Amino acid sequence: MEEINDNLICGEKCPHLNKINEVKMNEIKRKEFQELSDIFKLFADETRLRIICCLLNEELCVCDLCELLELNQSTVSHQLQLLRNSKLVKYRREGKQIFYSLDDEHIEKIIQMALSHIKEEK
Amino acid sequence: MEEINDNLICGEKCPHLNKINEVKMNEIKRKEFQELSDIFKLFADETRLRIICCLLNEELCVCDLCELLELNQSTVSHQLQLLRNSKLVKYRREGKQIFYSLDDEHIEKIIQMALSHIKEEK
DNA sequence: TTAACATATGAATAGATGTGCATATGTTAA
DNA sequence: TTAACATATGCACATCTATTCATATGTTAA
Repeated sequence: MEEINDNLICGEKCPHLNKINEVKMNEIKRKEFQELSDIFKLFADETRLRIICCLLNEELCVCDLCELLELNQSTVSHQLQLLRNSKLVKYRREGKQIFYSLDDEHIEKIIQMALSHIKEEK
Repeated sequence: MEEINDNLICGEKCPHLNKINEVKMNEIKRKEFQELSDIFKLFADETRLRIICCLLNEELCVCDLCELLELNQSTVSHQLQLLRNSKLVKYRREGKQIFYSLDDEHIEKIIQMALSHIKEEK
């Protein structure tokens, strides 16, 4: 649990403190931060990221993903459940199979941005 | 540990399987996925995200961040360490204080994209 | 040099998360 | 209706992670 830090002394003396209120005003609200981090959590797992990237190109069924990524069916389904719950993917049934596809246009851009970060570092 | 799934039967029958090789070709390499998810991990924590967003506007010292975000000094320092290690922030000492600022131009865009996602959902 | 301050860091702990097993659900073909 | 198949899901477990406490490091002023 987070607790308010009460052994701060720098406050009065810090030359930047007058700017702080500004920042505070512009600060994104607490709840929004939680939602934001929740989205990033979805991208923060290698398996989910690989699934998402496969779906960037085309609609795929669960067992395609299993084969393509050499993953256990249970693992894939569990991860797809998370992506479904947060509306990042949609699905449709076709007989016994269920086809998944991305349900958000921002996904690709978010990943592109992060990739730019990686590539620039080197 | 991941294991190769050997009880897949759908393979031959799946009408989409001919497309899979294409996807496989375009697939980002395994190591890149790990790096990518590592970056997203940094954004996937509410505390770190709040710190990052404070730094979007200006350079701040550790105790500014503590006060602004009502966080324990140790917590802030630990998180800054992670951000430092992955070159997301840089720092400079000024007397007893250490000022942190962002060290990557992509950060803001990544967050903007994710925010667009949130806002569109509603 | 010493005290006060600002920040960093190691260790311990609690909570979150990914995976696999076993099994349930739902669909199709016989 | 039943068997085979495709996918979903509850549970258990191992791993990872964020936070806090206690303390170390480094800086400045006296």
